Amino acid sequence: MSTSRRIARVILDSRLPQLNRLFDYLIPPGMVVEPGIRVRVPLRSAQRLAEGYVVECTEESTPSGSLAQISEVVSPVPVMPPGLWKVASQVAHRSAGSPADVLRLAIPKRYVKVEKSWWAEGAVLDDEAHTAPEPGTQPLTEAHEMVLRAGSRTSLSLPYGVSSRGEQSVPLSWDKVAHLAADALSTGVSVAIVCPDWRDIQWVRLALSELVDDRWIAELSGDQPPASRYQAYLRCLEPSPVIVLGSRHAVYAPAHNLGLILVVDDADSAHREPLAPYPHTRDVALVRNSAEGIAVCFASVTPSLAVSRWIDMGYVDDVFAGDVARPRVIPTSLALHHDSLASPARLPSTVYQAVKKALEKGPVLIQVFRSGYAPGLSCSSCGSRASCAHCGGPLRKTSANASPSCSWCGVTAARWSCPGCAGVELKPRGQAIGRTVSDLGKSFPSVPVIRADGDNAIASVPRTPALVVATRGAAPIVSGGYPLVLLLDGAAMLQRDSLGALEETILAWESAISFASHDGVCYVTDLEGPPALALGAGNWSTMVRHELEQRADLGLPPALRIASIMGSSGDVEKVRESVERAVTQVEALGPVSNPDGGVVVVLRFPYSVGDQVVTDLSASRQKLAAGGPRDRSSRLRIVVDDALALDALAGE
DNA sequence: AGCACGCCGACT
DNA sequence: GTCGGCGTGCTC
Repeated sequence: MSTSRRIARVILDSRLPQLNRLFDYLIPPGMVVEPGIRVRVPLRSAQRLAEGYVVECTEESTPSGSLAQISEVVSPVPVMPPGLWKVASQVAHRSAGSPADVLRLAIPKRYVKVEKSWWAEGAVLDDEAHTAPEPGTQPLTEAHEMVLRAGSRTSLSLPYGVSSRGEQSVPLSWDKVAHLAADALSTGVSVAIVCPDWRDIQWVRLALSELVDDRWIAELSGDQPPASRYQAYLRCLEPSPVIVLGSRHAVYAPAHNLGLILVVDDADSAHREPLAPYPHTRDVALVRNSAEGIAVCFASVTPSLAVSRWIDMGYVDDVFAGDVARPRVIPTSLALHHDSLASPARLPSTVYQAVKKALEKGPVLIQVFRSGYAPGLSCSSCGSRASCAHCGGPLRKTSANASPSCSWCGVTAARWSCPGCAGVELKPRGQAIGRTVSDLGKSFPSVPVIRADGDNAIASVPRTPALVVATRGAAPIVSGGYPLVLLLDGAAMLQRDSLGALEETILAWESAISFASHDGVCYVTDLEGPPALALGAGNWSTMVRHELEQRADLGLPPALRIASIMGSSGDVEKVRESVERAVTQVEALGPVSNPDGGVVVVLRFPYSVGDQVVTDLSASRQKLAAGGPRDRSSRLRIVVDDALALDALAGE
């Protein structure tokens, strides 16, 4: 009898910060345990069982102390391979959160039926004779070679325009993404394509289906049925290359020989994970870049603020990918100064005529921003801003005939009267999108109006005359692209009081422009100055640099790092005190009270002390959690490096 | 989270 | 004298 015993180090699948460390368990003789598998283990005197993943197995030759035994192997599939553990712990550390929380984002819910049939089909993980796709016959382009270089970080510009394949049309940018992925696959590596939302995924899928057989594709998106999601995850674990196509969770995919992570439109807010510990796709990709040497490529029509900064710093290489033919973009204020606004739709008559002419060729896209961004109401006699009598929030009208209501608390102000002049009439402030659109509809009575927004999603429209009114990010495509795109009310979006305003607006505009045909034209109303020039020229680098310099001057991210702490004021204060005591170069902003009853404090600190700050944040959160049970509403939330967290402080 | 251990008030 | 309150503290 040998005295040595086999030990498994296990990370528990628990939301409790106190339990987020490794626990040692004995592996009972005869039990087959390997790193990555899910096990059930006793916790606290065998009274209850917890589940977790085996991080590593060790042999202990000199037994010391008594250890509990693993109760059961939940599944023999190593769903958390060592690489994923490394990534999860680094991402957790960076975001002052728990590895178990990150693993919950990365590993889909187990689906027993799917797993059993997959296992039975002989998807043996150590199969030596694994297959690989046909190697490509064409040499890689220089750009693709740069993007695929091991360990590289690149930025790739995607083209404008839409292919002309009828129902099968896709934006050319997704065509390009698909080609890059197929090229990578042909060199024998796996690729993860991480898209902001399902529309992008569908388009890439469509473009990919013409290049690559289905068995090389695994779709891993958030709103997919759990069975197929788990199926796709299991496909990633097979020892053959695969193109993983999905939403932000796909960035963790433990694919075989992963050679490239392609982050599409990293400026899109959908890349910010809404669940703890709130990591951003961009940051996860870079963790994998440094931990696993995987090439990362940020692909979008225009680089984001973060990527622009990295290019300037030399941290990311800007890859020149050839032609960037952009449709003509005309800010009406620059080109049409002396135009009359007397056209039936309150548009410059040149634009009105252009719409009329374009409608002969096909549909016209009109992009509007969300109704919440629409200008509010003001008193028609004295012009002062109309605000809610209950909470002081701005009043707005959801439709032309609706009573005004508060956009913060939702209370309807049926009998509003102005506190200043006692007037009772309200008028819209600035340009009213709804009115412009309905006027446009009236001006072209024979043309159907198609509405596309979040609730009413439309993927594509036929190439027939129509006014397609879409909120940002919801525009349908049309084969060959729109002959005309109208971008309304840009200034309102750009001048929003948010650190995301510039980036989100650029993304919304450039995406809409990329839906136009190459010989099409885009008009932008209500926009002047540098943004109008930049939009007209299709060159945002001056504005983006200026924004970055301004933020550096003001000490705002990304020049500095931030962490926001939300929760009950007592808890938040304790955490703030602890961090301020531990790290001197931390400045606390706030506290500001939250709509949900708690408070927010934002810590601001230089990159050089980032590691100390997140270490202390984790430590003080653990100390707090050990203090006893707390109700779910006042649970502490720590979000690291989300610039939008500063919006909560604005106006205070 | 659970569930222990632990040190002060009213009951057979 | 004991039963039990739930205030800290730990979980391999």
